Amino acid sequence: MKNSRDQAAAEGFAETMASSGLRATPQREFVYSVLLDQRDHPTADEVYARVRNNLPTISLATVYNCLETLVQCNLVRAVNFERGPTRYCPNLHPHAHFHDESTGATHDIDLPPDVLARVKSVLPPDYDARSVEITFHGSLPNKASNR
Amino acid sequence: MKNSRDQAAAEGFAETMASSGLRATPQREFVYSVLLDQRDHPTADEVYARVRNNLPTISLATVYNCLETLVQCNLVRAVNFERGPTRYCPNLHPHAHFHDESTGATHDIDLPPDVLARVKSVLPPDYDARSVEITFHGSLPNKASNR
DNA sequence: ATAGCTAATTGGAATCATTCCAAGTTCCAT
DNA sequence: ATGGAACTTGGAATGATTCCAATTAGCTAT
Repeated sequence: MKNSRDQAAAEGFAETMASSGLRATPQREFVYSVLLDQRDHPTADEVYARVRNNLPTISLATVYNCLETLVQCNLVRAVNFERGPTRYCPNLHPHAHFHDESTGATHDIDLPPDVLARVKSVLPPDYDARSVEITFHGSLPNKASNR
Repeated sequence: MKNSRDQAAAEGFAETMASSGLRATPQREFVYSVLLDQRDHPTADEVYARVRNNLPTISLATVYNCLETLVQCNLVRAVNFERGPTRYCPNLHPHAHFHDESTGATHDIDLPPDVLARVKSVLPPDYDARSVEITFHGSLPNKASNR
């Protein structure tokens, strides 16, 4: 854990697990800390590779299980682009994703409440939306104007 | 083809294909007409089942090929929810999708230009978005007040 | 019409992410 | 300590999609 934000998140971890009747196992903790450490929306495979630095014997199945658990507990969000592998994101603020098609990188875009409200306003009144997903596809000019 | 809208779409079909240097094969035509006929966002498997009523010998691989071709030609859009099978949609107007989690049904939600503009406005100025995807997940009250 | 060429279709094998399963391990509560 | 539930593990199974090599169909120029 690197900074105070992650520290706080990590401290809450055991309690969050407990409050769902779940155990704060080493596997779950490392998977979570890997996500907090490097917020580049890794896939399950990438998480697997990173966690093995600390837990060399963890299995891929367990990584999937842990990620699923973290999603259930609302500690991380699962993100999908087309049919690519699911990516994981510990950013819990309302945000959109920008998928850079030239690099494959994913960037979080903060969503102001008024924009979110405006988007939800397009729904007919009886449509009950539990969540909205907003994804941009495009590219970032490769700092061409970098002088 | 059932109505004038589809008729118009169908008439343009051969030309659209030709202008991309592609052939308007029976397989492609039937796949396209199946999508126009019943706009319920079918999966490739569902399209396969429907097309076989008219072309009993078509293969699933061809259905995939045709769908891909239609997407390339901008005649249909591919739609994904989480990691479920890709669904196909002949609605070319800017619209969002509402995914009803109780029934599995998908509904198109028209997106007024100002909402689209407002959403795009959350991007930093150097982010070049080629497309935006907006997806709602929720449910519709089962016409409880249907008297 | 016809030969030749390229595009398109086909069935089946292969791929890839993910889930399932059955067996072993860990952790707590008695 | 012990029994049981929660977890983890490796490997098999699944499901959607893509790949591939072998036909087949559709133009184009003769």
